[in-house]
Amino acid sequence: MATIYDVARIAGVSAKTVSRVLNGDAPVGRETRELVAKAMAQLGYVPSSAARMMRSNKSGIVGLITGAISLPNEPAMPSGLPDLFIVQGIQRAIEGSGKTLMIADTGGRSDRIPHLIQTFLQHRVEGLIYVAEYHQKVTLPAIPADTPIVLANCFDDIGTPSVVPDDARGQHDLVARLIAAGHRRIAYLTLPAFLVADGLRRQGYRAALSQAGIAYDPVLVECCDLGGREDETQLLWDTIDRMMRLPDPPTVLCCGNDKMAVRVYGILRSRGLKLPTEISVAGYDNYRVMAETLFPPLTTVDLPYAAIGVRAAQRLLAMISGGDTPLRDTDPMLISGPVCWRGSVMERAISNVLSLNVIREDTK
Amino acid sequence: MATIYDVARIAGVSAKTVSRVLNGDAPVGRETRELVAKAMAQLGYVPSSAARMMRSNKSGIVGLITGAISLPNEPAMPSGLPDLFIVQGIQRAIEGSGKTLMIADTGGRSDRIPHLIQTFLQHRVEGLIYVAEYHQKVTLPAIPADTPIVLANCFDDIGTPSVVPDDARGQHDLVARLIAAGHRRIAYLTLPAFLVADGLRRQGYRAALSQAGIAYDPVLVECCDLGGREDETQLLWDTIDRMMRLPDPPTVLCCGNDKMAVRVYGILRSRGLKLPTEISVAGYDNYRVMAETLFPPLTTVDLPYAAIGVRAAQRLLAMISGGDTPLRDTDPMLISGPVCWRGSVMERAISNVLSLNVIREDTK
DNA sequence: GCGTCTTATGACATCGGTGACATGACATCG
DNA sequence: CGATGTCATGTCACCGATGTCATAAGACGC
Repeated sequence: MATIYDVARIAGVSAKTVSRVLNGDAPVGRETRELVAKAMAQLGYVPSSAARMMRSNKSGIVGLITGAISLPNEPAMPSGLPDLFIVQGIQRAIEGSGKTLMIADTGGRSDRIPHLIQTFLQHRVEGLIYVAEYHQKVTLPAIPADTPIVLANCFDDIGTPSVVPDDARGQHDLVARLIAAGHRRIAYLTLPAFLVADGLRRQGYRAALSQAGIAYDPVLVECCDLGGREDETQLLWDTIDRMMRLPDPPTVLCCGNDKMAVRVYGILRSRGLKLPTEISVAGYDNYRVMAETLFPPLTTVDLPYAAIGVRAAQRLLAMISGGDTPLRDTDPMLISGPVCWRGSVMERAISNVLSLNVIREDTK
Repeated sequence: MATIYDVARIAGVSAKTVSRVLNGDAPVGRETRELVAKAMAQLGYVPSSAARMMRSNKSGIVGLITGAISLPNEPAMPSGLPDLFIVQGIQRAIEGSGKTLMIADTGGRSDRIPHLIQTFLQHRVEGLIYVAEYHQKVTLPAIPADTPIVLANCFDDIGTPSVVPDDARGQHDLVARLIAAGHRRIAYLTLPAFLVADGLRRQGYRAALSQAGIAYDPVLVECCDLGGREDETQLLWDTIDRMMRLPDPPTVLCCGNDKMAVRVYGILRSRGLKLPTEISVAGYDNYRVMAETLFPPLTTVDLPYAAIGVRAAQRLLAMISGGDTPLRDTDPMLISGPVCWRGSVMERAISNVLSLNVIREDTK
């Protein structure tokens, strides 16, 4: 591979002059510049970032660690592969900053994380982002204090800056919107209880009910997610069966995620129930391939993954450039998304829905 | 950030000795080694890959260019986001080789590709892989001849080594299996005609029919994919309506992909048809979140994306190490996957299905 | 006891750029 | 006209590792 010295020789100038042409940091005569440019083109010269980095000590690289890429074929934990959208958001935000995003995948094994961090440090990344597969608490190995790091879709207990979804608000807004549509018996088929999101969503569910003066009825809340195990459909079937036989059955089923909603569609139809006239269904995630493909399209809550990524990246960039931003911060940054109202929920009452302003656009 | 010189000073040895401890390429006294190790730990020393690369001229980096990460939120071209699985496969294969995979995303804009390649060359990657979003022909900018490159899920017309799915064989095997199950009137709701995959799949469809002595009936083949546009469901509805009114209606609907199959499920059920007893449905892709979640689970063809990735990476690694492998090759490497037989297709005939050996395991 | 070999270590140049500084040729100004 | 400034370019050291060669201390063989 050609070097500046090769270029300099061909162009008949000094290496430093070639460097100046490359960086434009000092005036170079028009004629000389053209000579150099021609020599570079002729040799197919590409500068070595390694050599450049040695002097400047600036790599221009931001490291991203994720399981997003390898997760999908795993036994499928909670949601699906939505953390990928976070990576997209980060990608977009970093792209505009002139830095290069280097993505490393854990391959599903979190024990590889220290090794990945080590590799990034060897490349002298200017900052790190860790993206978790679902909203959770994590514990990462220690990072040198001069390398900023941001957690996306997760948090730790030592105050590392983080950006997470506002699960409580999302579920709250959905239930509030269902109430506005005239629903009073709102069933909630929850996620597994060990998930951080589940606790927060239940809070939101109850808050929305109590704000509307509706009593919380535990018989309408049940965990139906076994993490994709075989008998999950059976459990769903039994639960729905039980609820529909109640003297005062639910008029809408809120599902812990859109995937569960797909199953519920199949079950309800096998029971001969018409959607949405006889029973309404809502999801969570706005997993669009599903939500928009289903018939009728699914009402759900947008989980603003892309926005989480963008915010996390912006936060990191701020930490990199302005050393003034504190590296440790108090609370995680909460990001919420709008309720996506589609055909799977029946409007049972004519009410001034718009005045509720539930469908926010603030996550743009 | 500490350097070997800092470590050397603390340990009271020369820099070269520290280097020897790091690389283990020459004998170092036990006592000295421990002193050095302690100094490194104390300083939190991390070697600089830039400096190392300067001498050795070996980066240990493999570059991957893809739109996989940014595509999903685009207007959703053909399939879904399956190219991600290719990236997974590559990840797995590279991981074991001791090299580091650096992933760059096009952000959905192919005009950024030259810039990404340039960045990779600056980092002196040892090889490049380009992953396309769907089976297609591509034209990449020229790469220096000494940097090997492999195309995954795509090909070009200058003989760059490539690995692509065997669409003809996949569709053939599915149809052959349907025939073995007793189906004779097999409808095919195709992908858009401009896709490479569509042409190949039609070949496979017709080949399987003719091998079974079944006449090709054009009335059973229709394109129903508008690339996710609004009226797609309507088009599907009309097409299915027309086919079901035929004097000799189809007993099974083959869909161009699993996503279309989800729509078809909804439509058939809205028409009051029971799956799979009154009508069978098959997909393509084995997009498992859908295929396994649907009720009943969807029979489909596994599109072996992960295998494509693994093969592409293996091929690249061979090119990197053994310079003997030719950089230009004759034909793309074809990868095929098994038919995934699930509950959405009814067995209409008792036949010795297993003897057909349609369900291959050759993609591991 | 002396030459030879192995072990353990250091001095120094080198990789490909860039920062600091120097130099020569003009242009401008008082 | 000499002092000063700007432009265009070159010289040289340096960033942090590692390859080459040198050197000193023991171990071994005869």
